[in-house]
Amino acid sequence: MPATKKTKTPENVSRSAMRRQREREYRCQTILAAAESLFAKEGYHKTGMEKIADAAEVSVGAVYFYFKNKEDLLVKMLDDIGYLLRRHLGDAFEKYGATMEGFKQAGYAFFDDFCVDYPDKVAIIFRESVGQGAVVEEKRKAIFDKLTGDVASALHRASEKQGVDFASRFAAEVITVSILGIYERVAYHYIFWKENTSDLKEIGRDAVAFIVGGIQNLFQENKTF
Amino acid sequence: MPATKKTKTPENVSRSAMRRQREREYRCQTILAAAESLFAKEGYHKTGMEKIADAAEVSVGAVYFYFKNKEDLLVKMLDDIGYLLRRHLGDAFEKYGATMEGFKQAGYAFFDDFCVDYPDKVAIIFRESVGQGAVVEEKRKAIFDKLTGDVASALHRASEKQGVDFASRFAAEVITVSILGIYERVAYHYIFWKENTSDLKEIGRDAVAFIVGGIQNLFQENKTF
Amino acid sequence: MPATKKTKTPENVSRSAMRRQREREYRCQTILAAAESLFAKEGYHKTGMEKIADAAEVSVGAVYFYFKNKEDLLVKMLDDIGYLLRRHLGDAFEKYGATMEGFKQAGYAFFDDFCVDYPDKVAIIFRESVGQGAVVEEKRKAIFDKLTGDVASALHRASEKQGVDFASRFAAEVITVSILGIYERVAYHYIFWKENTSDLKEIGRDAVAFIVGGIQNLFQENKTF
Amino acid sequence: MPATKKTKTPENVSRSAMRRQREREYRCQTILAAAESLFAKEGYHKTGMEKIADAAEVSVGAVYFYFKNKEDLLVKMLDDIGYLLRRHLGDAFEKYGATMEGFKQAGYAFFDDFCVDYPDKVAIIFRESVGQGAVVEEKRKAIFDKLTGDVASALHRASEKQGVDFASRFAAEVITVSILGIYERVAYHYIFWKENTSDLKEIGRDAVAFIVGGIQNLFQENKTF
DNA sequence: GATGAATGAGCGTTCATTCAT
DNA sequence: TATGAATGAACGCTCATTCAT
Repeated sequence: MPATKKTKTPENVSRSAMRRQREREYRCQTILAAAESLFAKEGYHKTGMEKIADAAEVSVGAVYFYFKNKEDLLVKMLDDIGYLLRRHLGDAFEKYGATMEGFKQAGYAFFDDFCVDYPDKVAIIFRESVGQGAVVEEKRKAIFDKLTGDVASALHRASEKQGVDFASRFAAEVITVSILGIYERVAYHYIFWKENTSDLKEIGRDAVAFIVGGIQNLFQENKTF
Repeated sequence: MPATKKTKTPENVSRSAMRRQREREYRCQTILAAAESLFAKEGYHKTGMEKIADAAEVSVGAVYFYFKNKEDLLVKMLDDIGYLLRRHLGDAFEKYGATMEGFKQAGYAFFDDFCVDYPDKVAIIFRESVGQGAVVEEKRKAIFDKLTGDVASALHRASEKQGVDFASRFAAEVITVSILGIYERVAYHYIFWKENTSDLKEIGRDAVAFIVGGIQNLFQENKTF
Repeated sequence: MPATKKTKTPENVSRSAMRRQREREYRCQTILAAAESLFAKEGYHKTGMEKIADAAEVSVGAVYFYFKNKEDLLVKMLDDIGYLLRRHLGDAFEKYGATMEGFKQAGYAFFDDFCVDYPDKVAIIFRESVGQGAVVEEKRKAIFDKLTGDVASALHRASEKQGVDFASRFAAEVITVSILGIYERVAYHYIFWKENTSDLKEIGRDAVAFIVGGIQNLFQENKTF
Repeated sequence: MPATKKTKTPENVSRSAMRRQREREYRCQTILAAAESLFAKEGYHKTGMEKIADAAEVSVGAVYFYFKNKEDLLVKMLDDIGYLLRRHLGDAFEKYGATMEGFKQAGYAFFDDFCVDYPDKVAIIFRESVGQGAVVEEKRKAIFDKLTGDVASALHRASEKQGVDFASRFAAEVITVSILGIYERVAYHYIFWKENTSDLKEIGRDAVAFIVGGIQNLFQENKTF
């Protein structure tokens, strides 16, 4: 039984389809990586689409084949970054539970791992994506909402475990927002302004200590006890 | 004795010069105010120079007479904002000294007064001036440096007064940076994302409590005692 | 009473204002003329804005200062052409009244004067502006509506004068539309396809004779008599 | 006797070849129909090749296999339309001879049948193919030439039959061009601008009456008789 | 000082066309 | 034959900046 040229066994179909899919995603990631690096280094506005295409070694048209427009590039980038960031923090809470140790480990994961491994991503989320119009802002808000949601959830579980209440109705939310504010500005300050990445581990320890103190100060003895 | 065209008595000179000066500064402020409002509302990039000129009721050329370029407009704006912000925080410390109460009052001044009175300025410094090229970033850095300097100074005086040391060599700086990070993100979160300015006072109380807890956690008994 | 530099007499104001206005309109017309010629010669789509600017000896920005966009250029052009065409036809009716002679003279005015003097305008209205999107089509429709309105008005007056009725409820409108259809295709045929402008006068005579016969065939004895 | 892969009996060849041919033409027509509909609805320039491929349920490449380029699509479309239109008019003359009745019936065939059955084709030939470059214009000219040729031929035969001459050397041609001009603009006016297809039959009667009057006015008693 | 028309480099985006598979 | 991802030239348009008046 000779195999003709036209015969398409399921294996062939899935093979080529899979290869297509793989190449497709690879291209996407290549373009996204090129754009991320350029946005971080040169700035979102000063980076032209042609430069991105060149850096990714594709044509301008290819970039537009995979991404609706320049803004979409940034949004998709934020998607990835948001996911990565969430996983970093989430992993810490999973390993150490919703305890004060979990909060510490989450902070270490951010400063020791995320900031050190992905300074470009830090630049994108804390610098280049700021003030870039409604769509990007929406995505930024969504990412921060998810992050604050995660932290708030851990916070509530921690408070239950410790048998404490929050000092006020906004306390839990303010804590989560404050934590993210500290992450953001401390990272920004030392990575972009002081360019002192080598001490980031030590600095992270202090920031985390600050956070822990902050949290505890908004916990209060459970009155119902 | 008829006054010739060329005759300029000292009185005349100073009079007209002063008037000139006054008008000059008034124009500057008018343009700056128009630009601030537009940048905050429409975004830095989406606001054209013509729109600014229109809003300030001057010509485009006039804007360029008073400001080198669009970037300069933003830089001068940041100058004013930085000065105002410093005064708000500085006043609190002056009134209440470099004590924990001073830190609290500084926070209240920020949330209760600055954020409520100048939401546009908050938008400029925390949103529109972010990621806008080297010159603006330099100015932003300078402002944050001055603010961290002020807070750090108060922090050191407070630590001396209380007879405590900082937990580590970076502790003082990390505290100041963290405080500003909290200010920034909490303000941003509630003003721009939740659009909840009415509860900002209550929220500010929680944020300040978080800060106080954070500071105290990085103070430690003075070993030299 | 020496006139100071700043003194602005009404004459001064009106002088400079008038000069501005004149220059403004002159520029407008220059650009419009350049665009008309290029659109007619090279085609609307094959003519880039830069080429238009070059031909008008202004910058691209200047074109956009006077016209919203490329489409607007075409629309304004049609405005002028529509006005000119109406005046040509209208003048004939004014001179010769709403008689059959008026219809003849209107036809002669179109073929002998308009087509010969403004072949580019013929190209614009009958070729380049066709099938160019909703806005342009709207303008085309408006022009044709006005022209048909003029002709229909003359037609009704002529029918009253002659004491005749129209053969049917659509007759008057169909006549006007048919007349314009003849103008259009005859002009197009001989100017662009046969490139025979020299015989246009003679051709126009025949077209007008055709029109006269057509009109009379849709007039019928007034039954109310 | 097993059939080898290579063996091609004449029957096989013709069978498969015919099937191929049929499928080929079917595909062509499908693509052409999709393009026609889209060009008519969205406009020639606003319709991308991908949209046409999608609508025809083939790939972009397939469109380019059957048609040289986008322009070719329009040209082939005009071929079909021209043929169809010629047949409509030609049938009327065949049935009723080169008499005045033939001219009437040709007009009715156009307004009652062609315009009502193929409004998209009317849009293509009178709107979308106008001003689209040299090649398309050439084809348009060819179609109109054939149509005017047909009508002129009938006209000459009719004049001979009636024993009349034409009023001038251009008269016959001007009549044919005028007739087509009336067809075009009346159809355009009522289909696209008034969107009044329901009264088209009645309108067609008037237009035809106009044409008849026009023709007769350019006929004159044969002097040689 | 003040004006605002003019500049033109540069941008993001489109889309007809090609070609490796 | 058929596919559809990839190409890249070309386009319309913006807007910060300048300068003659």
